[in-house]
Amino acid sequence: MPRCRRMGPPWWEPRFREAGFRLTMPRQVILEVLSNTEEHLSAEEIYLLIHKVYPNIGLTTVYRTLDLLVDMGLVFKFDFGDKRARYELSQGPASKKHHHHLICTKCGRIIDYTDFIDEERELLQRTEAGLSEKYNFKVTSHLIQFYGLCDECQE
Amino acid sequence: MPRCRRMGPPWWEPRFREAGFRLTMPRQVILEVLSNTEEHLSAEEIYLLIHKVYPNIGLTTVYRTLDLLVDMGLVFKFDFGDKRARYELSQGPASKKHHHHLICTKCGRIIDYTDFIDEERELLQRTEAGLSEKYNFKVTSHLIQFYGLCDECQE
DNA sequence: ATATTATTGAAAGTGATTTTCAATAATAAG
DNA sequence: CTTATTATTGAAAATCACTTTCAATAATAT
Repeated sequence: MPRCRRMGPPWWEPRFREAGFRLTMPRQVILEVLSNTEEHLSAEEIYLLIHKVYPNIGLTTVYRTLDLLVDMGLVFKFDFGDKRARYELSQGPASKKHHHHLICTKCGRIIDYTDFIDEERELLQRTEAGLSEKYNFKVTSHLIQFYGLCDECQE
Repeated sequence: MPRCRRMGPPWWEPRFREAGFRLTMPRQVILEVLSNTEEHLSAEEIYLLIHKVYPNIGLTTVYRTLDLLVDMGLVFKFDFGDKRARYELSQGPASKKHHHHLICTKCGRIIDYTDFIDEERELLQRTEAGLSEKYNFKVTSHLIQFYGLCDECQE
């Protein structure tokens, strides 16, 4: 059964209006790509995907747009240790919940997991509060990643 | 009062012997530098530090040595978001305990903290066990970092 | 001593990301 | 609606941390 796609304006539209940025075609296309993938795409991968349909959108624009989206908080930028940055929409269709990543150090596979997130969140909140008090450090975000061997890479 | 320095062979010596690598002067010098700093040095910073005393040790060797030390588990490699990798001895003088990092996104300052590590460790162990079971993923290491504004950067 | 293997450093190469800059598109002003 | 102003774009060139190459040197094994 095909997923129900809402027809209204996408959720990022007001964010652009508020911020005073122009929601141009390259920006929309890149947001749509991120919106429709389960993968952790790199700038070049995004470029190649859209290049088939929009051959006039340059790689430079992809990089610049991703930077902007990260600055706006619409996109998260990750480093999984393979030299290239990878990007994920920060919110989106219900399916995407807050998650962290398991990174296979052998094959590079990335597994999103949402399990244990609640306990994690609770600990993080306590930790952030404590750190804030002790170091007067205002935590705005955190990064948690596990490295190891995935199913298939264990011998 | 000057810190008491043990005179015996440094702790990494047996690790080299066991592994069958040669403990050459560049390697010793780099380990000593890492051993005597509280900072999170980059390869180039290490190179510049030792270059004053050992001008014949090249940057390439610094990179290669750091890679080796990371592989041997003697050194941790971090990415704090400023393009260059940064390195820390994985063990050392008692003062250095297992810690994580607070990263100021404005000035780049790195704060080591050891507080809350115990609760953290406990949660991590449970999480790792759970992930291992659910995804059959063998966790070998983890990364936790908090981003935000340090004391001085909060206006 | 001599052979074998590991380590080194200078120079050249790599590759993801940035910068430059002139052209174009979008909004604002008149 | 024009025209002025400003934002956005893309191609090409530049950057820069890091790697690779390769011949020379140093360390261990024979």
